[in-house]
Amino acid sequence: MPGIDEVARLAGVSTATVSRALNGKLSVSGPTRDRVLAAASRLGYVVSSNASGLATGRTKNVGVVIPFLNRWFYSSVIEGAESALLQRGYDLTLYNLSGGGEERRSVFEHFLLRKRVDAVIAISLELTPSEVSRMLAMNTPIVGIGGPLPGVRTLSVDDVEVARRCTQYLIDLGHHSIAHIGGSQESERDFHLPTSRRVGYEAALADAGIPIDPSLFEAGSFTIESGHRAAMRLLSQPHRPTAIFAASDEMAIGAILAVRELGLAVPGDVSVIGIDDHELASFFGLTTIAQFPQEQGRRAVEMLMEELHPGTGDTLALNVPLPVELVVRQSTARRG
Amino acid sequence: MPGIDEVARLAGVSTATVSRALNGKLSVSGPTRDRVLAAASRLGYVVSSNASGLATGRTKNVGVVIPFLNRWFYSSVIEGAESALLQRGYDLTLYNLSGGGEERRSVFEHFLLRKRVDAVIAISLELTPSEVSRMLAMNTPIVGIGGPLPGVRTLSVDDVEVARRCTQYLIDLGHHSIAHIGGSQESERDFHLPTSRRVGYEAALADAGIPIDPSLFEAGSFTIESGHRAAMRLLSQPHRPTAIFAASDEMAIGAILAVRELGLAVPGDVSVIGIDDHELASFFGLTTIAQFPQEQGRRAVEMLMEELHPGTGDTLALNVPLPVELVVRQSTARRG
DNA sequence: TTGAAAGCGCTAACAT
DNA sequence: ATGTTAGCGCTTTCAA
Repeated sequence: MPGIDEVARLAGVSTATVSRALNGKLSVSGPTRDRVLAAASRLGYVVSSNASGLATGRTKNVGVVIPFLNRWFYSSVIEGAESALLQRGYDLTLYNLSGGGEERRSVFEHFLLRKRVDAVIAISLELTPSEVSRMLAMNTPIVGIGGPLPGVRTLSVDDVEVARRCTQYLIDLGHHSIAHIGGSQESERDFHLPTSRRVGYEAALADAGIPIDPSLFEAGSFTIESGHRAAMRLLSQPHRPTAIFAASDEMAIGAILAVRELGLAVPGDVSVIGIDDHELASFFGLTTIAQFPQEQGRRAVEMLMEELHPGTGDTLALNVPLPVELVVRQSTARRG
Repeated sequence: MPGIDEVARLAGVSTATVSRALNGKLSVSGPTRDRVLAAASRLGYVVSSNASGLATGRTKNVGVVIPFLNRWFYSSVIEGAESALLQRGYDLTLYNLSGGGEERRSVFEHFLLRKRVDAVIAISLELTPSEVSRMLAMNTPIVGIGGPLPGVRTLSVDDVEVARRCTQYLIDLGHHSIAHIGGSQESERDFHLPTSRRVGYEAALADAGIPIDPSLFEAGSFTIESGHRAAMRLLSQPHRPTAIFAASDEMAIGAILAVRELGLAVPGDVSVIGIDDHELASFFGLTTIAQFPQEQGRRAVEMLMEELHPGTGDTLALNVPLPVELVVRQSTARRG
């Protein structure tokens, strides 16, 4: 592992010039820069991030904090963020909080404070004021996905609106008896997202003058299995609904499987709609509202970069709305 | 952000003593240590990883390199590794190679060389000799999952044996006409794993004196969808197999769905077995051979730690076999 | 057991 | 445009 001084020697310049040339500073003449670059690549020189970080206060590393790793949505966001970061020469350091409270504390009170990261992306995490202020005190920019979060720039879909559109779509197809599979209390840690979706669902019904029937709601935990169980309960009621709106595609897929298992047809007997555009959605012909998680990761990185490398006249938007898109497939149909 | 000197001042000792106390060195008296610890925690002091890393050459950070993120197996391994690392005060920096060749080059020629990581875990990656020697030249220990890899300590299941056991299990149930859904050429990047599994399958058949019928093999790409497609082809042959062995649970689940779609029953008409014990396996009642990916991640971390912090008389095993376990559920039955 | 001081490998003023 | 030099915040000899 050659150091900067070996490069300097080989190129016949000072280490300062090497540093300047390698960091693309302007004040280096063409020929000098070329000699330095050639020397560096000949020696296979790579800057030590510790030394460089210590000198500049910048690590070229971004921390990503997530509540779960093992779910399509989260790993997709990370995938998007990772490739955007790599492209810009940044590393991604992962902090998975699924372990529980103790883990979360140590991440925020130790790991994120040791100056290993220049910035933090927090996904679907309701940061506490103290967590936020700790980061801001260190001058570590944060971007949240799935906000809003007081004092933090966020990127988020309007969950109430998305749920309303799903429900409205079913209403427009002539359905009146529309069930909803939402989240339970404990899944609330993701930003009251289940609640928002339920609110949107109820708002659409209310707007259409359809009474809200509590027996048409079931809680799940955002898995195929829980969606299946919830749908089984909904469909074995005396008056079974003609449509189901699930708060996630995985639950919607569970519902589709339940419908089939009962010898009924989708969408002939029951229409099903979800949210996400999960990788399995097209396989199951699921109508859904897509929310492009990879893109969300990419955009979070862009927001961070604006803040880390201020350009001319960027305005740092505070809470950026995320695009969604209704994807109609074969799981929904006009009420028979 | 207080520095070490503030802690030293508050505790009334030198920075050297603070460093020693905080790093658990023996040569610090009880009372002194207590005063230092108290001062540090009162100030909320956290060591700067850059400064510490520069001084020691150790970063307390491990790089994890994976070919995909968005698959149950990989994110499970990472989850296991992450929590094991966090527990030991290590960060995990993620390098996802799914982007393609260019990305891979930059990871090995730039990112991993800038001394940001103390060690590397490579998952299902056939490292080239040059990639390996680069790491070893920097004195960066590597552990591979899914080996063997020349010159690298690895952790791996015996894929041939696993496939043989799956097939044998079906044979023991009286099946003769056993189809196999394996991998295609391009999925070969994961260590010829598809090939190994096919070899095990054929070996079991040969041992039982069952002729190998090429029309009973179909290639998939380790997704539910591809398993479904492959099974559809297998089951629409004039002589349909009575059992299917899929090289992954996701493909096995696709197969189960295909069987049902054709109006047949699992396991009544067709038995299905997979490999993995995917989170959906129990929901689909899938018989499978479990391979505990989280555990694999945890053990890779343990191997690295042995190497990073050599204890007394550890012998560093070179290629460690990984345990697997047959999990019998409802997708397999004696031939009717 | 503790302190003083010399680095670790870079970058950024400040000179020239 | 380039070189000199003083840190960045720790750890670790070496001395006491």
